[in-house]
Amino acid sequence: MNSTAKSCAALAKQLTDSGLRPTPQREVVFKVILEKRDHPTADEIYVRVKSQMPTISLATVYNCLETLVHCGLVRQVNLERAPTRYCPNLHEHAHFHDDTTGQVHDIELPADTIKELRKLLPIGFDANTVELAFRGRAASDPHGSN
Amino acid sequence: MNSTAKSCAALAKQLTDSGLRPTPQREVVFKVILEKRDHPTADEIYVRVKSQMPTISLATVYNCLETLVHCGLVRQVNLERAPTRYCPNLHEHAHFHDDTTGQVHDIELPADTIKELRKLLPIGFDANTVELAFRGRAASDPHGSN
DNA sequence: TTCCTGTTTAGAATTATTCTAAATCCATGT
DNA sequence: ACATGGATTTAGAATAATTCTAAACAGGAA
Ligand SMILES: [Mn+2]
Ligand SMILES: [Mn+2]
Ligand SMILES: [Zn+2]
Ligand SMILES: [Zn+2]
Repeated sequence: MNSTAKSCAALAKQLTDSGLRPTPQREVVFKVILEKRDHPTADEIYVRVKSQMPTISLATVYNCLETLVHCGLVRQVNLERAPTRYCPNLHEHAHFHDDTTGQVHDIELPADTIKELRKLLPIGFDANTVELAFRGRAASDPHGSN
Repeated sequence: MNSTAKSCAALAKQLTDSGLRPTPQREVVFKVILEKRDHPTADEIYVRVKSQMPTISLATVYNCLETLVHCGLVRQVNLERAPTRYCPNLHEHAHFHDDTTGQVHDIELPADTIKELRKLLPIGFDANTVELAFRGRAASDPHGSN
């Protein structure tokens, strides 16, 4: 009944609802993303997945990631021109990219932050996505937020 | 005494102050970025620059852009995984990426917006960059903001 | 002029990602 | 059970933005 178990169960339903199959590859990729929420890259996910499913290919990891993103189960995080990272946190949140360590931290936002930011748009602009990213240095262990 | 003339004059000073030379290539790349503030990519800049300086190379355009960014004369704008764009607007501002047209619009922000966003960071986080980007659709001519 | 260093240039290299086409899987209909 | 067809996986090739390399070039100082 931890977040991983619950969300893994949700995976099959979500995929089936989208007319897609809950394949072992999709399940293991999703599980790996839930297990260590450190915003891994496709390559990092590939390495982690291979330890459980040594025959999986990198192309399949990319395919699975695209599927999970399209189903809304995983968020895609692009910072600068670095390799794309993947995030299972579906709450509205920002990202903090630590220059020094390269780590990416989730920054939880007050409930109305994104709504307020949308209001800054001039009339005629309609945003379906708002992305907020910080870059700088984080204290060595900023009270456990990865 | 328009913004282009003023900033072009500033270029030589800014470069010299950084111990760099105000070369013709750097000047024409900067001029092109000021002339049409539509957040062009390196390739688009290359094409525009070649019409004035046909012998310039793409590598030089990249080199000049890196120099201009490092001197703080131009902002680098990364949206999704699209090619990097370049922006001469040095005010604090956000970007709106129009899915339909591919255009990028500047969104001017109230004076304290970025400061307020910084306050959302937990203690221990110190951001030297805050990036805010919207994606969606803009009205065909949102009162002239490119 | 000669020297020194920064700059430009063409082309090769890198690398994240996407594409291609062939195998494999699997739900469904017979 | 078996056959069929579409979805999925896979290896490897291809793509494309950017960076790197190494050789020419430029221009100020000695
Ligand atoms: Mn997509
Ligand atoms: Mn840089
Ligand atoms: Zn996240
Ligand atoms: Zn801008």
